[in-house]
Amino acid sequence: MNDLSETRSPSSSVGDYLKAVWELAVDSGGTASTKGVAARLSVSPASVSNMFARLQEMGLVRYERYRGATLTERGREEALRLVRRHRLIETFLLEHLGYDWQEVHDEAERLEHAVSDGFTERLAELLGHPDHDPHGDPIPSAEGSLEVDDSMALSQVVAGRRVRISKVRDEDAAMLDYLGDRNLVPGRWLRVREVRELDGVVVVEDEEAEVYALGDPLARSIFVRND
Amino acid sequence: MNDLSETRSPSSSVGDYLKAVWELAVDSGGTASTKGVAARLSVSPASVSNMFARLQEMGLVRYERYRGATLTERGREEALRLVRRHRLIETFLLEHLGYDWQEVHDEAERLEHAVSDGFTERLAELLGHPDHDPHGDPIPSAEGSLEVDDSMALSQVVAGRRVRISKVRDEDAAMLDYLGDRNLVPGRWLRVREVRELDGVVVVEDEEAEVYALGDPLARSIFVRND
DNA sequence: ATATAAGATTAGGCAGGGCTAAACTCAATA
DNA sequence: TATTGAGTTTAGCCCTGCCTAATCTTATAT
Ligand SMILES: [Mn+2]
Ligand SMILES: [Mn+2]
Ligand SMILES: [Mn+2]
Ligand SMILES: [Mn+2]
Repeated sequence: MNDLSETRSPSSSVGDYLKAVWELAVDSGGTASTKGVAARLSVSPASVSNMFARLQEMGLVRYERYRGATLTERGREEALRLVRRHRLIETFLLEHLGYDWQEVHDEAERLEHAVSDGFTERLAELLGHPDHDPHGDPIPSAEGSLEVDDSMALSQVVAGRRVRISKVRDEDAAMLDYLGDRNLVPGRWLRVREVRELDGVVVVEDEEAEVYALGDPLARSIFVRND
Repeated sequence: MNDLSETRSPSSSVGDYLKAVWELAVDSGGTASTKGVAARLSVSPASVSNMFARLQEMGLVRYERYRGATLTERGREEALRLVRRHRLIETFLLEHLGYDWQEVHDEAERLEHAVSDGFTERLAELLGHPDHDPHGDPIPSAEGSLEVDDSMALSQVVAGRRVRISKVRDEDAAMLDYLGDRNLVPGRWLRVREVRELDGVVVVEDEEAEVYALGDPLARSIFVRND
């Protein structure tokens, strides 16, 4: 298949850098900055400059001094391979091992580098080949394709719409728990009653006619699709 | 040296060295040789000398130049922690992910370093707190105690005895598969018909009166208990 | 008691990944 | 257009782990 699986698999550091570039490049025109990656991985900017050069050397990234790094096709494949593992592992931890949201991410962050392709696919089998993880992030296919994301933040919906929760941000575990407790999870339908410019509060009504006033941070943690 | 090194968990290399010392020290009066560890881990003797010094520095091993290394209490604890993880993971791979013996060990060898204590205990829970892995090796308790092994190789049993298989060596996957196919697995009873000095062949009869003539390598891969 | 070889250690390297401090770029201002 | 500071890179260093070659030690056999 790809050249990486035939050669030696990249270290966990390399993988985490690739994922960071992938995640940051989404909303930055394909390019990730030194500073952004440094912040994301809690390393110094100097370390990132160094790694960018090495990643380019390995053919995983295109890199121009002072201009940031862009994933090559091979780099993207490797990043998505890790994202697939990460999300499948998170699903397993939540559904089979009784983890809660606080704990899931760190564990997956380490395990994603230790499991083999064989493990990953058997795990997918065990889980019934899910295409989304429990909070709604799409799971890349084994072949490396990823669903295009056409959802929008709840804070950007026009009032009156009926929408369906497609995912919730997994960055803040406390918010995840809050939303989980209220069953504001992927798959649920909401009626948007009000989107208040003034303070960013979004008022929604759920399937049981329960009404919630969600502050801006929460409203931006919930992603929905029209229709 | 500082208190941080006390807290930070050992790298996977350190852990594998500790396990190697533990495994080799069993039948060497508590001490593992440079050469033995080097062979076991497929590294050069020079690397082992170097690591022995570092392990002593970390308080995990007692080391005398030219004399080999012995685990300290802390070293033993760490080794057993890894052995526990390793055996629980192997059990999971075999019973829940449909692995066969060929593949199990390598995967566990990597995963044992990536999982947390929390993961390990939840996995134990999922598996029903097994005290032996599928081929009969005892699983150390979470507190670090390990069953004393009073079993003997089938090749050392006196003819006529009725014995019970307690474990099978997991070093050679082909033998494991051979024994598994014939249901010569932990828990089974055998009647020892003959132990032939000449060629080391051991003839046994199983519960279904099936008779097997096992060559020396196989006979030494099967461990049994009297009673 | 001594020679010898197996085993072990030292010496000297190298690559991967980190760090801090100092120097440099470049884009946005004044 | 000149200045300036945020962002980046470079320089120089550190630690982990691994290697080969050269040099011991030690146990054993003479
Ligand atoms: Mn996730
Ligand atoms: Mn990771
Ligand atoms: Mn085992
Ligand atoms: Mn290991």
